[in-house]
Formats: sequence, structure tokens, C-alpha cells
Amino acid sequence: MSVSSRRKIPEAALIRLPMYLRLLGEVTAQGVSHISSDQLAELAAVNAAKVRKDLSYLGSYGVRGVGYEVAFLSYQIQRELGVNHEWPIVIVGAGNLGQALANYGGFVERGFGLVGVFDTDPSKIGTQVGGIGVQHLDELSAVVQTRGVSIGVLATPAATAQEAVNRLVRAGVGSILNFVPMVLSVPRGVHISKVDLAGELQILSYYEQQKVNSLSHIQATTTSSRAVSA
Amino acid sequence: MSVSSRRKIPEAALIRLPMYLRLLGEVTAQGVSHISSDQLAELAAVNAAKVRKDLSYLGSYGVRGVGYEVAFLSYQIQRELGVNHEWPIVIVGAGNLGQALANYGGFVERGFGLVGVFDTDPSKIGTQVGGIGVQHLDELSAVVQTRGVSIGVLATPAATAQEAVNRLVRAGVGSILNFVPMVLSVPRGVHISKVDLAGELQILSYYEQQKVNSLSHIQATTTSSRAVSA
DNA sequence: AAGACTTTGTGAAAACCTGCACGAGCGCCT
DNA sequence: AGGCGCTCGTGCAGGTTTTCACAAAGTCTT
Repeated sequence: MSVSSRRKIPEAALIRLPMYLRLLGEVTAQGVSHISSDQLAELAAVNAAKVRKDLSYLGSYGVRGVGYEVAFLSYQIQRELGVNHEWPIVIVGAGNLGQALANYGGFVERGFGLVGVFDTDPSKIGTQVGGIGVQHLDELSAVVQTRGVSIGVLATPAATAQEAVNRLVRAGVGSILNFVPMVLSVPRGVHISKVDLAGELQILSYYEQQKVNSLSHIQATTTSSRAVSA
Repeated sequence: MSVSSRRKIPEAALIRLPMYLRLLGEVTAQGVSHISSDQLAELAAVNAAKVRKDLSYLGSYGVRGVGYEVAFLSYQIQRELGVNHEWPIVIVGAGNLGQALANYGGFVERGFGLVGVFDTDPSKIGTQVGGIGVQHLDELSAVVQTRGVSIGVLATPAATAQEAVNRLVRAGVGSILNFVPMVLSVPRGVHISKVDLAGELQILSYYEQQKVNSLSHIQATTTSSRAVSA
């Protein structure tokens, strides 16, 4: 069995690995060669035991009394995440959001090279977005196969999202990052993860509403006691 | 105590409420007046018991043998999330991502009206983004206070993100949606939620890497058995 | 009106995640 | 070499989330 698939990393821990990796990159830039779980926990704003447990899923790469060697740990996280080599990605949907994602430098910066942007709108095809020309969705399959793409980003209108997913899957894409606020169905084995921008705001709205409610509760209490004393 | 703050909704359930709300909107558009937890679970691609438990945190709004009245349930979720009225929002950072978010129709569509876009780059100030002019960050506090903004979106470069957060908090913003891949510190009581776009891709990369690893494992096994049979 | 059928709401079990506490291992100092 | 101090790795307890399973409560049919 290959080293990096030794164990399955729990979802909850997996989600934090990109953050650790980024922080390790930052401290490397500052010339730090070793870091303790306490220090990394401080940077990540999480519990130190959690950091150690998360990292322990990768293997025993720390040294007792010393901490973790930043470069080595970075490499191991990269290796586990599969980001020690570049992944070509495609974006389907060259609307407002799709264009912004195509131009977003953060993807390339972290090893995701954009090799195709697709749409079905004739007025968009041929325009330059994120350094490459928008192609018709019919070209998707060819690009995915010749470039060996296995990760796709979905940013179409809701109405065409499921069809776009079907095409991505048929072309051979195995993982999809979905920005369309819709529940999409994919065959077994295909991974789909969702980013619901408005949904995130609605969750924040809940917390703000809670604050308003507790304030009005205090006000109501104050008012009624005033009524009593009147 | 006010009705909607009767109980605290668990985080895990809260995250799913925006999805239920959206699905209920969709079935309403199709003329559906009642829906069972089974049907809603099917649409949301989750377990039916989970749907019922999630909804039970809002109150007992279902009718046994019938299901939930779509319009009523929608209203209750909206009320709980605090999205039965409009929330003004501001975006800090008018770069690539900030501009795209400003132009993103999904926010307005779900009740989040953009009332300000801020940056510190003189070349950006005054330009029209998302239907409004970009203002200098120094104007943030005035806008937040006059418009009663309590939710802010952060899309600055990493280097200036913490300073931007400090200003948002000082201006009175209570919840922040952070697109900057950085750990930010906020005072107690301020809610910050993170969207790490590249991080999401790195998680997908992990799953793709796992597939590659298991394939090479099979290949290794095949190779060695071939070696044995040779 | 009674029985059959449907669907909710929830107790309890199972699975998963977090945080504490501490044994074990390592480097450094004397 | 031995002792001291630091930090990892992890067993365990407590907490949260998910899922199952079923009584309770409603509709519908006859």
C-alpha cells in the first residue's frame, strides 16, 4: 500500500490541513525552521491537541521536545493533499462569478492551473478570461481528456448546472467545486463540494438576528418593569 | 423571551437551513403547497430524520400524516435566520474578487443589499462596482453607521486584511464573511466565517490523489503478481 | 366511527469530533 | 552519564451530530 493512503483522514481534520499548510508557508518565509504544536495552534487559532491529532493522521513527523520541522511537515501535508504537483482545472460558466474565479490568482498560486473556461453563450465564446479564451461547452470533453483534468469548478446559472455537471462527469472529471446554489446529483465516486455564498451570509444573518432579539428582550424587560414602577 | 430565540439552533443544523429555504422556494414556484420530510430530504439529498430534527429546532410546524405547509415553513425559517427583512452589507476590497462579489446577483436576490464598496487604492476609488461607487476605506465607518450595516464581506489582499477587519469591527459590524485566506482575530461577540477558495480545491485534490493512489496500488499489485507468475 | 395509512417529533444508540491529561521520547546542561 | 525540561502522540471522557425506530397524531376510506 502506498505511504500516503496508509489511513483515511477524517473529514474534520482534512478541512484544516490547507490552513496548516498555508501557515507553514508563512513561517517558512519568516525563516522559521521548526514549530511546535502550541505555536501552530496559536497561529491557526485552534487547540494544540487538535493540531497534534490532525497531524498524527499523516504519520509521526514530530520530534518530542523539539516540534515539527517546517519544511518536512509542509512536504508531508502537500503530499497527503496531493498538492505536491500541479492540478489542471477547468471552469464551467463564464458569467460574473466564473470570470472572477478565472482571474483569481489564489488558485494558480496554490498549484491549480486553469486550462479551460467553458460556456454556451455565443457572445462569451472567444473572449479572454483569466488569460485563456472561453470555449464552447462542447469542447469540454476534448480539453479534459487531452489535459488530464480531474477537477472542475462549476459557476453556471442554476438552470443549466445539472447538465453542466453531467458533461463534466462524462468527460472524466472526478471532483467538482460547485458555486451554484443547487443540489446536484453525481454518480458514486464523484466528489462534489459546495460553496453557497448567499447561504453563508444567511448564517451570519442568523447570528445578527440573535443579537437583535436578545437586545429587544432586554428592552422589553426594561419597558415592562418601567410599566410596573409607573 | 422572543419566539425566535426560544432555543439555540445547533451549528450543524443551522448550516442546512439556507438550503431548505431555497428548496422550499423552488417547490413553491412549482405550485406545491405541502411537503413531507421525506420529499424535502430527497431534494436536499440528506436523511429524512435529519430534516425533521433540523426543523424541530424551529418549533413543531409539521402536521402528522400531512407534512409541512411550504409557505408557513418558509416563513419560519426566514424568521429564524433573520432574512425576513433586508440586511445592508458592505464589501471591503475592490480587487478582482471584491468586484465579482459586488456584481454577484445572488446576494441581492436573497435579501442582502450592497450599500458600500471600499478600498484604499486611489485608482479604484470612484469607479463603479456592483452599481455603486467605490469609496475610500476611511468612509467605511460613516456608511456603516448611517446605513445600519452589521454584516461585512472581506476581500482585501492578505497584507491589509487584519487592518480592514479592525476597521469593520470599530465601525460596528458584528459579522464578517472572510474570503481572505488568513486567520483573523476579532473581539468576542463578533462572528467571522471563512471561505477559502483554494483550500476547497486542495480538499478535492486530496480525494483525487486518493483515487490515483489506490489505482497505483492496484497496478503495483498487478505488477507484482505478474512478476510472480513470470 | 373505526380501522388503515401516512407522517411527525423525539428518545436512544451509534458515530464522530474535541479537549484534557499524561506517558514516552528527545535534546540540553552539568 | 544522568537528570531536567520540553513537546509529541494518544487513551479517554465529554460533547456534538447523525441515524434508527417507534409512539403519537393526524387524514382518508369505508
